[in-house]
Amino acid sequence: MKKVEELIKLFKSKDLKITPQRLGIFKVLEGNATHPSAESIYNEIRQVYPTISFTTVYKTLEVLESLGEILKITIDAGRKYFDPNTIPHHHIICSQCNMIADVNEGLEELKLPNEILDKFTPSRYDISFYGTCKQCA
Amino acid sequence: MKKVEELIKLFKSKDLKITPQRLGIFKVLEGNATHPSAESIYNEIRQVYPTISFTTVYKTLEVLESLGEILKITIDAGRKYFDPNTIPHHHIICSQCNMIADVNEGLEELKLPNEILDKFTPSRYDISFYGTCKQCA
DNA sequence: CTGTGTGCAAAACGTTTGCATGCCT
DNA sequence: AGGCATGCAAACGTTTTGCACACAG
Repeated sequence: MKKVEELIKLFKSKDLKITPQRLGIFKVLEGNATHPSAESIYNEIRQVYPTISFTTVYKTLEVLESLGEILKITIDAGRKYFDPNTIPHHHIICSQCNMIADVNEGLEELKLPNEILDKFTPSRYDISFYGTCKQCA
Repeated sequence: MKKVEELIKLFKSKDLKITPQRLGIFKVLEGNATHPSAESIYNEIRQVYPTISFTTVYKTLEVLESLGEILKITIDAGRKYFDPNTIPHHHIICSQCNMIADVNEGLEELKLPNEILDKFTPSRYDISFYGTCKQCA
């Protein structure tokens, strides 16, 4: 995701309005590597903007996603997580506390077997590592 | 997942009852590589056992999962999929029709960077490839 | 006969939508 | 002033739960 300043320019250039709610969401997401859910974003913003609604959070996340500024990540069924880091990367999830950390390097390009390449044209892949984090060990 | 015959023995050995409903679910899952959702399992069984309920499907899937006979797989938030193939493997998902196919081979062991190994003890990983299948291309 | 399994209905959960009002530009 | 954004409440799709009845062992 771009920096807040750039994001404001981007929104204005697309005739999207800058509201205090949206600004709050931008700030929560900027540089956020915790992979927050809609609920945790909502809870965080409510501390500075107590009247914001879930609807606004969801709608703004939708706008940001459609602009390619954030990604939805699927770690567990039943809840969506959002990632402002749009550079391709992978994740490791603690099986105890569900903390999600980024995995950015050390991964060579994967080659799929011909059996698969006969039936699919792959475009990208996500790896989810599971394990136990230091705190939980 | 074990074969139905073995599954029956396993259930009996744990004092779990064999009912026609459970048997129907076993049969739908046996050798099933389509990664069905609870709903598609339910629809399939209803053709031979029209009075079965969603509740029973979910509860039986829960029992099978707790016995380690099936795995829940997370492909999209909002719906759970079940996989009777409990041997570690990966998946490729068609972005158009959402078909899910297994990826069993051609993948070397992945090494994580030290930056991650300092903070986590990894136990396993799942790769989700995304692409377009032949039919949709 | 006993207790686990079933199935209905309702609740729970996260997310989405319709609509009237608000406010950014 | 105009139109997009907000926020309430209700709808939604999926999964879970409480409870009375049924049936496998």
